[in-house]
Amino acid sequence: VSKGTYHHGDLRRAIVRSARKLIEERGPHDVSLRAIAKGAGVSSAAPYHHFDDRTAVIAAVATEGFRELTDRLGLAPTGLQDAGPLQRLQDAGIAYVCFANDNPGLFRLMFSGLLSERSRYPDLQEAAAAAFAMLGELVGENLARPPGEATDALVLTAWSTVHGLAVLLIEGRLDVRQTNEDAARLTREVTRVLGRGLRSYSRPGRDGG
Amino acid sequence: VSKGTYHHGDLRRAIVRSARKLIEERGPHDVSLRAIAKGAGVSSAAPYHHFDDRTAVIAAVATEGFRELTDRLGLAPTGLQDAGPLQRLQDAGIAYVCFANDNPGLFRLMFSGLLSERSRYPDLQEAAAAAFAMLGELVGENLARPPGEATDALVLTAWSTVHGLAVLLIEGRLDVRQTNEDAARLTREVTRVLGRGLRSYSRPGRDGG
DNA sequence: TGTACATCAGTGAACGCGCGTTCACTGATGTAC
DNA sequence: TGTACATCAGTGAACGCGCGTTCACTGATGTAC
Repeated sequence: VSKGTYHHGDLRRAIVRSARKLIEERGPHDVSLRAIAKGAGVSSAAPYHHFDDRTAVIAAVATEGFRELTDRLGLAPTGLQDAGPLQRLQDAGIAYVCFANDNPGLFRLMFSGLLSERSRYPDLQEAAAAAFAMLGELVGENLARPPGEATDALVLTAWSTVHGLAVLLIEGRLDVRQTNEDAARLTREVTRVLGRGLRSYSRPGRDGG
Repeated sequence: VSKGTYHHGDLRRAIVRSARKLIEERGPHDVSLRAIAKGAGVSSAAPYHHFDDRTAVIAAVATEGFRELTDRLGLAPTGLQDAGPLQRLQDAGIAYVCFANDNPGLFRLMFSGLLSERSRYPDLQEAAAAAFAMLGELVGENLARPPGEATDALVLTAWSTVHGLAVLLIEGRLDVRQTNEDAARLTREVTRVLGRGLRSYSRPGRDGG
C-alpha cells in the first residue's frame, strides 16, 4: 500500500507490531493502547476498528508469540542428523531459552496470566496448546516413560527446567550477559546435569543416602 | 496501641501488610498506593511519612518475601533425621514450590524485575542475596561438584527446575488444583526424575544416543 | 505534678496527567448499473 | 467508462476516572524545666 493513503491497508498487523515493540521496551503491563496506536502512526481510536479493546491487542501479541515458539521448537532439533535423544532435547531446550532471551517482554506476557480470561481468546488458547503439545511430542519421541513413573512427569521435569532457566535468565537473576551464546551455554550445562541426574553427584551426608 | 488513637502506632507495618494483601488479590502491577493506604485505614498521603514513594512500599513487600522464603528453605530439610542428600534437596524444593503456591502474587513480584533499580533498595538486595545463598548452601551440602563440571551448574539446574515448576504452577499452566498437597506431589515427581536423570529414560532413536 | 513548646504523624483538598473508550464526523474505497 | 451510493477505516475532540504526589493544616505525643 502506497504511503500517504488515508486507509492504512494493514493496520491490524501494524498495531500488533507496535504493541509487540512496546511490550519489549516497557514490559507487558505498562503499555497503553494510546501508545500502541501512536507507534503505529494512527489516532487513539483507530485500533477499535480492528480489536474489541486493549486486551484483545495484547492477546494477539501473545498468540503470535506462542506460534513463533512452536515453530522454533519444531525446527530446533533437526540440526544434527546423527544426534541422540538427549542431544535433540538439549537443542530444543536451547531453542526455548533463546526464544525467551530474544523476546523477554513477550515471553513474560505469554506466561503472565495477564490474559486470565483465556477462554475469551480461542486463538490464543489454541496457539498456547500447540506449543505445549510440541513440548510433549519432543519428550515423547526421545524419552520412554517406564512403568511406575507418573504420567507426564518427564515432560513436566524437562519443561520446568528450561522454563525456570529462561525466567531466571531474563529477569537478570543470573550474573551473566544476556547474549544467546551465554543462554545456549547455560542451557547446555543445565541440560547436561539434568541428563546425568543429581543422584550421580550425591554426597553421602551424615547418615547415608 | 489502643484503637481510636490519632497516631497509628505501627503504620509502616500496616501499610506493608495491606500492600501484600492487595498484591495477592490483584497482582503486583495493579496495586495503587491509594488502595494500599485505604486498606490500612489511612489517607492517601499518610504513607509518605514512612516511605519515599510507591515503589519503596512494593520493595518492602518483596524484601519481606525473600526473608520468608529464606526461612522456609532453611527449616525445610530438617524434617527427617535419617534423610539422604536427595531427600533433603527434595524437601527444600517442596518448600520452594509451596512458598510460591502460598504466595503467588508475592512470588511473582519477587522475580518480576518490577524493582529494576535494585541498588536503590539495599535491604531488598540483601534479602534476595540471602535467599539465593541459601539455595547454594543446600546444594553444596548435599551434592559434590565433580572435576570438569561447570561451577554452579548443579545449583543452577536445581534452582531452575523448582523455579520453573513453581512458575508453571502458579500461572495455571498445569491442569492441577493449586493445593499444597498437589504442589508437593508434583515437586516430588519432578525432583525424582531430576535425581535419576533423563538419561535413564533415553530412547535409542533412529541413530543411537 | 504542671506547663510550654517542639516534633511527630496524621488529614483532606488539590495539582496535573495519562488512561480506555465513545462519538459524530469524513475521506477513501469498492460496487451496481 | 461514468456516476450514485453504501460501506469501510480513518480522525480529533471529549467523557469520566484513578493515579502519584504535594501542600498547608492540625491533633497527638514527648520532653525540658
